[in-house]
Amino acid sequence: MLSGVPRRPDKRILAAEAWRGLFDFIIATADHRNQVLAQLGLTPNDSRALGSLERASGRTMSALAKEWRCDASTATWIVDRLEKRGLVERRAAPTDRRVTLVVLSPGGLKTKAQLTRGIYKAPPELLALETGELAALRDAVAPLATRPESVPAAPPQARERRRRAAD
Amino acid sequence: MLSGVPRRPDKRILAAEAWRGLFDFIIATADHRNQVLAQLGLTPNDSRALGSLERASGRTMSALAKEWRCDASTATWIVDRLEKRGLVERRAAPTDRRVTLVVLSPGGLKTKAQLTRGIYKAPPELLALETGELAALRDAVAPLATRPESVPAAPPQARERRRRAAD
DNA sequence: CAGATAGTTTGAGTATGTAAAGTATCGGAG
DNA sequence: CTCCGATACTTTACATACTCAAACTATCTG
Repeated sequence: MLSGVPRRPDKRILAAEAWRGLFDFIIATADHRNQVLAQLGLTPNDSRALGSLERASGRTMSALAKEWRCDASTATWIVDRLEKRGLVERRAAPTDRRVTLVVLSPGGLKTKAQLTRGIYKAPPELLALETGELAALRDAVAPLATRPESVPAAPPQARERRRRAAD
Repeated sequence: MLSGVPRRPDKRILAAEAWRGLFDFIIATADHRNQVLAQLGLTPNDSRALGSLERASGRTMSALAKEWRCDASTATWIVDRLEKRGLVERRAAPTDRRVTLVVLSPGGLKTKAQLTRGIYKAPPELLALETGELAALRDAVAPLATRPESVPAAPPQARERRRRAAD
């Protein structure tokens, strides 16, 4: 009596249902995230970049390009932009004079902190929940934990050269 | 002994913790969402637009511009693009010849269905959870439910004219 | 007819991306 | 030590996706 029915199908359905709810919430709160960026005058790209950088230890251009999965020249462009705004500094690497190390400037550190603070501030949709619901949500979300690094606020845009989707 | 400590602070902390987990998950799964778009050759904008349109009933340009919170000329541009790709059609409104009604083309309907299917498919991160965890997550997410409408996959980019964030 | 309305066109700017060529530097072979 | 190919980064040229503002066209309504 107790079984014979495999669990697999249930799991997929559960995942789909959970995802559906999460996805809708992601969409619903997108404005909140964008506002934080807009208030700081940052683009999604800037945000991602700040997340990869620190004040103390520098990262090489090539490391950044790899992390951002973009061309080296694009990384140059991104860092140029941040540098012009005074958020980052380029430094010569002591060991290899070809290498450029990028670090946050004092202002960049401050901006990154503001970004982190703003982004991790719960959106109003969440505050509308009951305390008990919030606790349940927090616990349910915990096992999803992944890389604790970085503060990127939006991923690189979905790009792909022209493709007919409409047949 | 039992109290004096108000509940409010707890709630805010709970919300922050829950949000932190959700936010990290949103970032972690961004690739999944972008891939769906890339496979269909759609931009985030396209996706949002398809979500607002149907095959049967048309929507006016102005209604779309309002929903997308963009300029009327921008709406024209967006619809132009979709029309060139054969995903939507413009129709004359019967009552007012100034008005244009936009509907999905048959191909657009198909693409929208593919988009919906792809986007509501749970990302691998979720499938890694235990069945019990998934059930808890689904239930915890349920009270967040908002507007059941639309399939937008990514919100308009955070834009704002130059602002110094670094002082 | 005189506005008001719905949409489009035009012009301009930002953000983002690739590709290819150029520059400086390094590390090893002779 | 010198020359040579690899490396790290930048520059230049170009393309796409968005976006707004202002001017323009067609149409409606009083």
